[in-house]
Amino acid sequence: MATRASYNTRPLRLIRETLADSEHSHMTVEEILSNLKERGEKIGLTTVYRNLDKLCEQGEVKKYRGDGGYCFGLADRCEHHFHLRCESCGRLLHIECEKVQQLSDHVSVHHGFRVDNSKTVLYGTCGDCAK
Amino acid sequence: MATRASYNTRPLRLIRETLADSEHSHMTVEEILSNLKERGEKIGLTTVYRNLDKLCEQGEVKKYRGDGGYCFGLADRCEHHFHLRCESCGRLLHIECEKVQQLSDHVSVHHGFRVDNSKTVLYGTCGDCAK
DNA sequence: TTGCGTGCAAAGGTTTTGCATGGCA
DNA sequence: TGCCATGCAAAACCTTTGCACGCAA
Repeated sequence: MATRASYNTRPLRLIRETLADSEHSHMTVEEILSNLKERGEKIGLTTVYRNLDKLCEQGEVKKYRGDGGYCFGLADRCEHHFHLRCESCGRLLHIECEKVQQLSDHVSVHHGFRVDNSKTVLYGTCGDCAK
Repeated sequence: MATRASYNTRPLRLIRETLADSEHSHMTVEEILSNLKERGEKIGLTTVYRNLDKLCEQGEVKKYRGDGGYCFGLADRCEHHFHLRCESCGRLLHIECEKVQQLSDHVSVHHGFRVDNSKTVLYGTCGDCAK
């Protein structure tokens, strides 16, 4: 099984750049497109999806479920933590905390379920919105 | 702000029954419909969505994100635990464990984020699929 | 030159909306 | 009887697929 050839194209570079530059480190396809548009770059919707798929297969990018769509982010930013999604403001926050890993380990050992930290999202209400 | 009137209709009763009878306690809209069909009952797709929305607003039902769609389940079954979704077989499992509550409490106290246990789903691989 | 990548248009699947009719209280 | 609920059809969304053309190596 030979590795398939792969080209370093303009859209691929732009998508990587956009994800790397993003503040919140997770973006919807729509956000990626409008971000590029602001910079005067234009690429097709289909191309974005296909490049993101490819990056996901390679493990460079992670795909998350959001409300009515997916979010994408660079995988290396999210190896060892969970994400928190605030249901009030919709933001996706990161939490780096050894307790999280402890829970993963516990679930793995005692419940026979291997948790993928980087894909898991805790839902709730963030501090700002709780006020 | 007066409470809006609400009727106890056949579709509403059927949907509640179906969710209450379901083994896995979470169903997609499609599953609800085919389940009813097997019992010889027929209600419209739109009606299912609208009743589920209403039940969610009242807090009687919880809505979960799944791949390419939503799952619904009775809220009172899921007050105090997380869910695990196996990405291999797609099943939604329950986990009742004090460690989970401990993590929620920790995140709430130390990270200022109030976790909604019943809406949160941990992603990973279940024991059966890991073999 | 080769064959992967692109982008448009169209298809697919799920959820929502509009509107006339039906049914609960 | 007065509203709310229903269900069909159509629209709205997000994502995927088909296909001819473009471009990286």
